[in-house]
Amino acid sequence: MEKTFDPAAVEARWRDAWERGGWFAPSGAGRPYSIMIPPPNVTGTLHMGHAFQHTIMDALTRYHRMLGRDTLWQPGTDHAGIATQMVVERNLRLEGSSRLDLGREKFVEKVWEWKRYSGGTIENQIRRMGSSVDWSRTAFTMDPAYSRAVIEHFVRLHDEGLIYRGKRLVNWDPVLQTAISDLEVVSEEENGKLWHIRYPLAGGATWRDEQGAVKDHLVVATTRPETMLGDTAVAVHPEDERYKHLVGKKVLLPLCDREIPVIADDYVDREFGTGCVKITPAHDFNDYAVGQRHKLPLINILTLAAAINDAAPPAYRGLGRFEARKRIVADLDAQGLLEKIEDHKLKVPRGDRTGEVVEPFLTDQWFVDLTRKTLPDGRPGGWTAITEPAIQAVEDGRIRFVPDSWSGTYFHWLRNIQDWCISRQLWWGHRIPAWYDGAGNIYVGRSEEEVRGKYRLAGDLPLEQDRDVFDTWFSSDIWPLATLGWPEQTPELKKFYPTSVLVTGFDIIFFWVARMVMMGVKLAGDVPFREVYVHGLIRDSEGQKMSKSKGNVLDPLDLVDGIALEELVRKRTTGLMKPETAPKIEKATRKDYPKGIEPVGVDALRFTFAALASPGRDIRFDAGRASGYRNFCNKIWNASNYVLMNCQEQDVGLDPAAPCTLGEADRWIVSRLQKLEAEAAEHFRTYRFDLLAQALYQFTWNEYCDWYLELTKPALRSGDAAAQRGTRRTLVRVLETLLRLLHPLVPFLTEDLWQRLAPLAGRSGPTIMLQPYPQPRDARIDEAAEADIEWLKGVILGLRQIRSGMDIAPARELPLLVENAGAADAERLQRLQPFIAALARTQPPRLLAAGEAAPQSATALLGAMKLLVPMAGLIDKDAEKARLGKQLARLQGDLERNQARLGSEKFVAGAPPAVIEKERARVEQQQQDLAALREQLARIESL
RNA sequence: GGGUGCUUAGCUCAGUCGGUAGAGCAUCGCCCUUACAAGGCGGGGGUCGGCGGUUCGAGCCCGUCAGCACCCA
Repeated sequence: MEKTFDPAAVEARWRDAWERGGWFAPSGAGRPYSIMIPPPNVTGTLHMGHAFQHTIMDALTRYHRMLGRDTLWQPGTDHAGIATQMVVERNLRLEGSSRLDLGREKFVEKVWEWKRYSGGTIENQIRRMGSSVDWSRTAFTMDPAYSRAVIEHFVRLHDEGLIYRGKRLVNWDPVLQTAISDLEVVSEEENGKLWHIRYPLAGGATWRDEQGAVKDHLVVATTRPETMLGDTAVAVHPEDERYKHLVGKKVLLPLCDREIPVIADDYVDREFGTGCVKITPAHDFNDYAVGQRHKLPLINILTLAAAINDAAPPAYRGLGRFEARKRIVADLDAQGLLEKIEDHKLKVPRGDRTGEVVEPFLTDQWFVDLTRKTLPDGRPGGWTAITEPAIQAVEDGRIRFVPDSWSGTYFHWLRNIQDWCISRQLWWGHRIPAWYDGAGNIYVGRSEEEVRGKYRLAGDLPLEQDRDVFDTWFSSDIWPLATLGWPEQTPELKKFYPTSVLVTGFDIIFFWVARMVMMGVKLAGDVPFREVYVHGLIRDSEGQKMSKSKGNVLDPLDLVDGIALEELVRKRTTGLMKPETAPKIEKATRKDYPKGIEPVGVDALRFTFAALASPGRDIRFDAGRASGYRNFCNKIWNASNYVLMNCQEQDVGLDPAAPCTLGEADRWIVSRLQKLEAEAAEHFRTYRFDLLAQALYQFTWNEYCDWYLELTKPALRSGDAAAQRGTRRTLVRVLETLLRLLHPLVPFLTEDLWQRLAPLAGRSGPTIMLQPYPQPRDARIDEAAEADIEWLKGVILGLRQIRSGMDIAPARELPLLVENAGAADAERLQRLQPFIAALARTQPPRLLAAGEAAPQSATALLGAMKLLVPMAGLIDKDAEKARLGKQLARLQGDLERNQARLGSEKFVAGAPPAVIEKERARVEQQQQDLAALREQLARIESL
């Protein structure tokens, strides 16, 4: 066996073998267990979030597969409409071409080309991480079968009246020139201005303000002066005494020469600005609502690219919106209509893809109704048919969020939901199955042919299909259904739907989780998953979100394989949206990773993710943690090496007829193992991967390696044949079991070692993947053995402390005297003597008789028993004094605190008897120890 | 403005039922001891964000303030 664990070699041995074995696919036997991968962008690459999420899904999948469940982890990718189209458009720009140059058909062909070129990247990365997805079922949201399901989805909802087309204000990204949903808009506070503009009263009318001054105008305050070209009213609050008398009058809209009414509406905030608000129904969501209430006309003054259109006065036509703003403010100023300009902070809505200011824009779009209780024709509306059932699914526990607190977020969003704009003015995506005739009538169906039949249209009536495509989320919302074959009632759909658990980030609870619930319940009549495990975001070591533009991204495979500093710098600084940030990123990278990144391997990285996966918490990724777990993997490797060295070609107790005795250490480790197995099951059940990792780590390193392996050394050297056989058998079987316990988190290493070890444990099979996950057996719990070893550890620890405190060389054998040993101590000293001798390097202990004077010694206490190491020639008096003094001081403090507590009447009166008793016993022990230490100190000082 | 979460060792984080605070990393000392120096053995390090309350007893429960993060408007 190689001296150290070499992850790359081990991974290479198993990656393909597993897949070739067909072991990732459902076995066809057992209760179904299924997980849907949240489909990554087909043209994307694996990032830390994916690697983390996939680690959790794979652990769950491997665990349930080992439990004998019929396990499916369904893989696939998403076509990611806007994101992908943007990438391809950027590539075209670099070639000096554009989407419009190519035309739709050629452009879409280009996108498919790009998909074919880069589409395999992420899947191969997923393979490298050891993810046991069923590749034979891999799906893509633009597959023909999937596309049919998307169309079916739309047509069914449409035919039930739950989808409508309407001219509505939507969020418009003027760069992409498409509508986007409210979820795709991010509003951040920015510095802006508040312009105060005079709107003269029509016909030269005047009024007196509160101070009695005569005025011939109103002053409106606005953050977007350019939209005044589309104003159709000025609004004041109905109870605003300042303006009440002006309601119903008219003002003359500057620059436009148009009279618009003064209206009263309690939407107006009297405190804001002047209390007069310009109303632009076609360019503001609130104004739109006011406009509807007052039946105001809508005047759209912008083009698709957010330039001023021909509805505006000629002076401004064709100007971009920001240019128009400058011009309008200047013109108002020139006319003396600009009263003042204030600095003002405001929330600016920007498209999450382009970062451009989004325009509320009046266009024809398709919507899913999620808000109406009843349709005009009496059928159930979207609220009743879609939204409410999705709320109920979580309320009544058919779906459980882990951690549960996320259900609050879910409820809040659904209860305040708006209709969902699902059409996008893109070319990459599922084209909307709606056809128009020359008169503008709309026909919806699965195909043009079906439409002609369904609506009894003449065969020669010219029809044109809608040019728009669906929002990507309107296809991924049926991911659990469509991947399993819906709308066909396939055997897979029957078996694996509802899926067992969805593993996802909180950032897409709205985008995806809620929508899958809505559509699953609506279309399949049942929830898409039973549980939703919501994990945190992976951040960098400073707690910053990882992003390409910040230059702090880590490629999980760079942690796996390692990367030189120069290569890392190059990766982080190429292809930046803002190349000018490169020097800063380079500097930070050189500071954070002066030596590049050391390879840790897949197993260690996975274990790190698991260990950091505390519920409801973001993860600051700490590379130090990962290398710590690489060491852990190496520890397992070396422990296995020890076991193999001692057991290969030896009698490991496979023959049931051969006599086989288990010593204290064997029974102890087996007992501890049962408790670990019980813990592991509990942690899987509650999704506590952090506690699972901790428990496995602690057992492996601090119990199995640090103690058990050491304890087997004397047993293998000196025991009789039956005892040696028992020890070897325990060594092998505990390790073999441990490998199975670890396998869901650490798949490669455990497979590689298991292959070598399994025969010695009497197990066989092609892979550890299909071996049973270890289950605890109460009959193997042995409290007596555990107590023995606890006592033994106490003895050894005390002796080691003396050795270390006295600076005695490890190899030097210590004489050992024992004072005040009780019967139980004496018996254990006798029985466990070989262990003490081996681990503490002591000569056989001699028990002092009662009253026998002890020589000057260094001391360790264990209960009433005193371990004495005679000082002659070994021990420095001052060092032992200092050591005892330190112990004494600490004990003294503890004792005083505890005595004070026992002395308190309140405590004695109020605390339960058991607690008081425990406290009394503790104080007693401490008093005893204190007395012993004092006596010992005095003895040494008297020298 | 409303909501959620967080604040524990130098760093990253656990802490179940309220009963003397733990891990990894880092750090200090000794050691190449026959599985492992990616290691072994031993040690040091904490006002559990502040204040108040409930309780015999609070890291944990309640209130309040502060700071940080995120979500919604």
